[in-house]
Amino acid sequence: MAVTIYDIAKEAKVSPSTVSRVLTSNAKVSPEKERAVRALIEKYNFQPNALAQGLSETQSRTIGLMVADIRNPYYAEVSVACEVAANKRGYKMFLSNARSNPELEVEILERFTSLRVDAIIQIGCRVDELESDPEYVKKVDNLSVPFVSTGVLDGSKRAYAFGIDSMAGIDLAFSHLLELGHEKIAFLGGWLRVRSTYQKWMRYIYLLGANGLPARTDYVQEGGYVFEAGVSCMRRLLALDDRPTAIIAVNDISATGAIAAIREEGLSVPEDFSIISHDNTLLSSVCVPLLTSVDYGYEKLGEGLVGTALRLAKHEIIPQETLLTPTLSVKNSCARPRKPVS
Amino acid sequence: MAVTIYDIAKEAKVSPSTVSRVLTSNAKVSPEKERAVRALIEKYNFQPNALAQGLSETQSRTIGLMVADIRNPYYAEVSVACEVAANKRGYKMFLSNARSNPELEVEILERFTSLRVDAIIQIGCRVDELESDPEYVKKVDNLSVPFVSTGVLDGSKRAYAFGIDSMAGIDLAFSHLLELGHEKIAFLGGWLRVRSTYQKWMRYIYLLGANGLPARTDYVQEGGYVFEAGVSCMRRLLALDDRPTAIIAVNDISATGAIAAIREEGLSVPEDFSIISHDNTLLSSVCVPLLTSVDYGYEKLGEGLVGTALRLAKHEIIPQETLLTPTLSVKNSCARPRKPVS
DNA sequence: ATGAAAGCGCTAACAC
DNA sequence: GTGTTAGCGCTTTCAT
Repeated sequence: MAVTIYDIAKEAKVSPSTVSRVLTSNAKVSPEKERAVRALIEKYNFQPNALAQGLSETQSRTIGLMVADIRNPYYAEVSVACEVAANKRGYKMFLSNARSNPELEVEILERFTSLRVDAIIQIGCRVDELESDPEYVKKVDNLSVPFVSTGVLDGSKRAYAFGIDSMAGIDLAFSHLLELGHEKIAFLGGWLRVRSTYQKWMRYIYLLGANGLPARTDYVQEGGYVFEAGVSCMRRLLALDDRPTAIIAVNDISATGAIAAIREEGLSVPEDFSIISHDNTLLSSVCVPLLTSVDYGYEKLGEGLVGTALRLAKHEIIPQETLLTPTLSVKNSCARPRKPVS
Repeated sequence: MAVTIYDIAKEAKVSPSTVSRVLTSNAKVSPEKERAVRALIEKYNFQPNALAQGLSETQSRTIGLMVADIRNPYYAEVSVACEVAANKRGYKMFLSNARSNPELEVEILERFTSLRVDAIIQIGCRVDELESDPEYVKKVDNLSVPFVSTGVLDGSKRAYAFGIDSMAGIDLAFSHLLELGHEKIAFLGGWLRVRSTYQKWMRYIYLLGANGLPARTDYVQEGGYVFEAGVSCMRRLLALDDRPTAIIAVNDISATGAIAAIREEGLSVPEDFSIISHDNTLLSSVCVPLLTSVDYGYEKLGEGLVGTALRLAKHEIIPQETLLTPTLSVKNSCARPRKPVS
């Protein structure tokens, strides 16, 4: 069917090993033979069978990347950052979408294993949960290749984390709002069973106390990460007698939902409410107003995830958890609170 | 290193073939042996080496999917739809991102070839161009596996297209605007060198004539598919003495840019301008106002692309081009034009 | 520098 | 039913 090194070898009147040598450049080949072989490779547009290569080589120079849902711009950004980082180091990437389906998640892990990838990176899904699923931890610990994720897998000895310092992000958001003069700050969206959200929320509660502000339970509105979550959480905040003047949203999508709910009421951002979101994806630059958002530095995140994975593949000894400090991308969704009309 | 069927066979006191048989269930195996083998597979969490499987089998039950840029929600939607369609048929997907880089595009084609995928699907990049790159057509025609894309590759005998009827989308948008009473309709964003955009534009020009409306060159503003393109195209329309009252945007992203530009002027959508976009992605449901957008039916598109690819892989004879008719997702970005103040 | 040969892990004829 | 054997296409000793 397809052309093989044997076909090339026969036509070039050399041995298959010689063809293999020019392919891998692992050994010297005389210039004239090399030229002959290269000419035929060109002529037939020959592509060595990656399966056969992978079968005989010890490493595949391949990384498996699993994300929760590529349709979420956050995951799309991270995957591209990882792919760029991997390619830069001569590695290829297998990208898979768990579509937020726990069964698929396990299947993908198995598929990566059977593809003999050199490392696995997972972003989202079960690695994000506050309480790690012991079943999943066992699966991960049974892996024979390095495993890196943005979240910590509790109780795992084999999983490494390279993630974002969620608390530092809240620090940035909170002090930005304080500087503008806000004192009634709400926390919107997400689920507390997600570790990064839980950490954001804890830090938010802590900062309220540290700044002498009351911690009001009705200023914390859980509800998820989608647009509708933002809408309904915001509606609940709008229904309060004593409304907040500023909102920290768990991500860009829920923030856009919050803005929509605010507009429904005939109110506006940032005049009536200041909003800071997290992720700083496409959405935050496409929204009206442009969203002030906590930025993770996707390039660094990709570099870190891939770097960690490959260092592990080389059996280097590295810390089991590393955190990146986010920055604040200030845009147009925050302002000083309105003076109370007296 | 890793467990193989030989290890399993030895421990189960059967031959490797028997293990292979329970793996593939291609032949009968006695119940007790099967049980023994399955127990060991379980015990060692054995994953057959996909590389070795692919090497000895004739087909890999694998499809290579290349998209221009997964960060664009349109491509994200299409890839997920394709992945779902492929999985449903028992196929796995390799997803690759060309990152709008022509060199990468060729590399990905080669990589898919060397992974011995059963078919290749490409969405975006060079398959979208109005004038197909002959170099690329040659590459595609040299492929030994079926090739399907959303766009037509001119002069190719091996490339199949399963796409969207761009003209029908314009028909929907145009008549919706006409019914609302608009007569000054502009066309915003994109590049005419992209086939689908060119077709939209042609149809737009045709419909103007067919409805007795003048074709004004300053009502057509090319500029690309990103947010900034929408902003600058819209600014140019706003600078006209005789402004349009409705805008057909080439995609959701440029439409959000247009809205931002309109807001800059203190004007609003849909009160001052009606906007219809294309793609009906996440953005159109996250925007204020919600965007009326031409919807492609991503599920059907994915089914069609994958179905075409697999039918070709089975050497079925099918039409070289198939078009899907889009629908209009009516939301809140269109209204009747303001009565001219007399 | 180059060829012969073994082996990577699996599947599929082929015997029995 | 089950084992034996021959590939699948490549890399890599090991000779020469």
